[in-house]
Amino acid sequence: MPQPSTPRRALGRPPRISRQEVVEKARRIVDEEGVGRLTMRRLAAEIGSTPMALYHHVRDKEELLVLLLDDYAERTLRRPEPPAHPRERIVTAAAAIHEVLAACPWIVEVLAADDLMSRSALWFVEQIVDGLVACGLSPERAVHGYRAIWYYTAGEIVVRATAARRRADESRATYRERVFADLDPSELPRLAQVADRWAPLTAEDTYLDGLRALVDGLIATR
Amino acid sequence: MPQPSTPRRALGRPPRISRQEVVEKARRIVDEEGVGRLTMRRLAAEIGSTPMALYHHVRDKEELLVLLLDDYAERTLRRPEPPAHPRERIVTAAAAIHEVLAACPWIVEVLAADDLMSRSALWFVEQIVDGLVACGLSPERAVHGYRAIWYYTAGEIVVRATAARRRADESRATYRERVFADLDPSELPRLAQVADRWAPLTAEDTYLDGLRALVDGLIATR
DNA sequence: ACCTGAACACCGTTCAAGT
DNA sequence: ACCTGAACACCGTTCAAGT
Repeated sequence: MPQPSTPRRALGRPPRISRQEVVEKARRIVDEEGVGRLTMRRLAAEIGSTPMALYHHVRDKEELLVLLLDDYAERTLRRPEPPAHPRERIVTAAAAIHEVLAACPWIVEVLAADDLMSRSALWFVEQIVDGLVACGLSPERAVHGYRAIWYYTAGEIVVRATAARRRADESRATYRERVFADLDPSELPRLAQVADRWAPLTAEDTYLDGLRALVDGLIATR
Repeated sequence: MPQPSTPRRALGRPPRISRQEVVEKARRIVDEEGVGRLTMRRLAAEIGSTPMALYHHVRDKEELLVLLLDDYAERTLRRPEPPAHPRERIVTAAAAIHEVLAACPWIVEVLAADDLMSRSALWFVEQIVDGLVACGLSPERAVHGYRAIWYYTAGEIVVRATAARRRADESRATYRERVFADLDPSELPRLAQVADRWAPLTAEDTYLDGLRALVDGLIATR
């Protein structure tokens, strides 16, 4: 997936389309019409070529999506001035990744990515791992701590994005309401107590609160 | 999605297949061949009917998947004896949900579910919210705390399931390795330091550690 | 009310051939 | 080396008709 360091143009027919053009056009389709509209056939048509020509520049659709995420991260991730306090460095780096990812919901399809191993995201991972070490964790526990933060962040985005997609479909949104409507207060008293506030409460953006709690818990000496 | 409380059989042609049969056969296909093999056409063939007959019992494929998750949760979630200490009650309930979901990776396609609002999961949500209240949080903050735990849990499962899927494809697993191989130690010292231990470190199951850290952070009076 | 058949409007990818 | 055309083996869903 990383561009080969030597472009080494081999002999033979000169290429008419480039990997870069493929990614760029794919990005335009995704931005303008959503990731659901990105098909190899559609992309080929946009480029003015055939579906099979694409397979000379990306190995398959999954690689195309990963390239798209790399490209997006590279263009939008901006490194913040790292705060002096390591705890804040961790929070700031995680929040920066979260902000960028949350702004592009199509990401969910790719997020699957083991650890968001985009080159451009590595600096943020470094900030988090280093911040945890500076807080007294061993390098091993710091890596585990980074993973926990990544789980929390990826989960927030996946859950939120899907909830938003569901909400768009009016007829489906009522399921939760029905379940909450006939809750048995003697069996589930707490849920009954908050039942009518559930929707607004879960609509609030509490990513940062949860992140701070998690980071606090991770660095607390136990 | 909940069965109507009155079955009220209307007049007309008697049904040859039931919603329950549809879900059961779908479950068998998923268990034996994976969620990727579950198609409306395949399912209809298994039942000995036509694809369109299914649409009389489920509104579309997405509803079928949600029904499948409900069914799975109902059959496998077993309520643990709640520990006396509220902190442990939270951890135990979350771990129980996590254990069940982690054991069925196909869930990822559905996990999207806003809050896992399966009826059978509500008891676990109650345990978590109630435990947080018992630890001194307001009901509102307790709901937010539950959400954070759910983000963390869902994220862990999604990330792990996708990583496993990728690992199955040998040729793709090398990307991370390549990125780590030519890491610049002066720019990313911490990552360079743990680079060769990254794979085993991230393969470890640290769900419980992260969960405990998150819960600690959530209930810490600040 | 429930089910069927045929069709619509698509997919990603392989294969064999052309330049 | 790069691109094309045709085909393979599928999808989910709608529509009109049958019982």
